[in-house]
Amino acid sequence: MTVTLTQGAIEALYTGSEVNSPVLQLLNIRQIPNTSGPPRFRLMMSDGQHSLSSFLLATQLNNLPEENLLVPNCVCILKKTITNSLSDDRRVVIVMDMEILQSAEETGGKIGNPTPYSTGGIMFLKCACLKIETLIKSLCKPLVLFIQFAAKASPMKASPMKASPMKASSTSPSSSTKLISISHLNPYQSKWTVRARVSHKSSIRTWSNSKGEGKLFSFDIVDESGEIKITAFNNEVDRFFSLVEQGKVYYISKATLKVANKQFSTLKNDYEMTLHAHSSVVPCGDSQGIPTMHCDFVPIAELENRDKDAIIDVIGVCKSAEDVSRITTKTSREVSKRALNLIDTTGKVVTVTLWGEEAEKFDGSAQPVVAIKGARLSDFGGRSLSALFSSTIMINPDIPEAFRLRAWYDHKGYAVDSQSLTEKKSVGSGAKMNWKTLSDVKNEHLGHGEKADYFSCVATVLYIRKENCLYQACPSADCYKKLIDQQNGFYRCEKCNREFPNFKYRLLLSANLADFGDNQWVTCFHETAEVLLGQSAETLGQLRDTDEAAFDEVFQKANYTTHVFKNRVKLETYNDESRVKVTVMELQPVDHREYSRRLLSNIRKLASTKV
DNA sequence: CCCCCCCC
Repeated sequence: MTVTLTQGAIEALYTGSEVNSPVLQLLNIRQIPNTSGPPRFRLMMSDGQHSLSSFLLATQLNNLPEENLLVPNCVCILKKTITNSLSDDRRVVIVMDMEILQSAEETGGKIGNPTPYSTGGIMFLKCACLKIETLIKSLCKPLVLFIQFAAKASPMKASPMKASPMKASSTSPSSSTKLISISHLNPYQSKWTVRARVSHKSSIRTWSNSKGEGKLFSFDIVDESGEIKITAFNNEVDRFFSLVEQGKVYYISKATLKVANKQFSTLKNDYEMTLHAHSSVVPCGDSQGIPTMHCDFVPIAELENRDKDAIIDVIGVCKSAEDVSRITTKTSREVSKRALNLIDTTGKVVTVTLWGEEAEKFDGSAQPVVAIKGARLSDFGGRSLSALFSSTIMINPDIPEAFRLRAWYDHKGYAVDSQSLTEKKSVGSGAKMNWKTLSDVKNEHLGHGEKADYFSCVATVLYIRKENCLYQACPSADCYKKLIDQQNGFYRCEKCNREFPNFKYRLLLSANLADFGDNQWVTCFHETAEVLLGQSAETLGQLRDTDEAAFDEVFQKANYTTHVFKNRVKLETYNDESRVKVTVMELQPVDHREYSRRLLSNIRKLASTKV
């Protein structure tokens, strides 16, 4: 077989232009060191003209390198890719689906004389590398990765050593029983085998009641015809719990069918299965033709229009998460809970509560993409979501929606003026709304007490000081100390007592805000400053050094914008001189109806005092 | 043979 590489495909993939199933040669492959989750492979591909090493293999294709099918010099067809832009315009091409057209042996060496594809200015290289690492880290962190794409990469075709898919599917474990589909199962036939994918698996639960005690776990399976719930008790828990993995395909036979109790299941099947001593569950290596989990993600903004108690699928970036906590239910049971705030490209945020083990093991520190299949919509705090026992929670799943969200969030989503559908009702904290006008702040002597005061106001930005708004901060996590430039290419952090070759930019803004009665200087730290300016500190740092006009424009654009500012105010004394210092804790868009209502009430108040 | 879906 002779293959022709698709010339120009490297550039097209990198720039995100249309290119249909390009044929490329693999020049190099290496595993990226990562601490958790499945291995992650980085590829260097060539189109004969250019080579590029910014390819990442989606983890559902890991069997290709792991079975030594994807080795240097083999020729592949990329059937599905996603080009992700990093915030500095560097890109990563994620290979979602590929097939090997010609083995390395058949190809016999490097095709052509490709030169490394030049991906732009050297200036951004350092931070680009950092960004790629962050992206890889986030991609490498899937805690649960059971969504399997119909990865139709058939390594079998490229390698005569492997069994063909046809052979694999006909080799069922008990040849005496017929392979049938889930929709044809009924309690009156016992000689059958189904081949299906586990779409959901519960943890082990114990019970104790008047009838006895025991343990059980259940899982749901799907095939092209339907779905069914399977429960295993006691001995069967020991036999099958660790064998059954979410997302994998199994042959299942000799289980008992009984009428499903619809009260406890939302699955579309009149029956359910129970495993017993003679039941068989055997992994099936070939998942061809078995559907994968299907999610109908509802945009977060759209949740406002859905009914209470609706079961929905949601995906968003976990912008923030509470610490895990223990609560006692009405029936005096103790349970762990953790609330996450998810944001999507609609710019809306919704709070979703995880329970039990899911709450305990969740780590939101890297702001992962979280997808939940089958969450329940509640009207608490307006609109919020709760995970159920039947919900499937996926962290950084390898699906296009997740890649799109990751790119959007890292690019600009982190800085959007987001609005939550779930109203916070925390008492006594800074989140409580204590509405004031700017003249109230002076008249009521806010901040003069022992403790700081907190207030919210609607105000318009009149001016932002550009001078000294950025500083070079310590690059270590959670240390934001200003670094001392040693003028030798190294920066010193007094707090960490270390020198670094790099730094991260942090923002510290002074802004003058005005409302209809007064004006006030306020300080915005990094996070609120990024929201106010609509740019990351990193981008601003680059602009300041490379494009003064663009840098100025960022500030111009922020002028005369109006927001809800949640502030902390405290009297501070330097050199015997006291003045109130106002710090912006949070920025939110203005709810105009609420604003008109309060404006009117303020006008009435002003009118009555004047009389 | 379980069947808990919780809290503010």
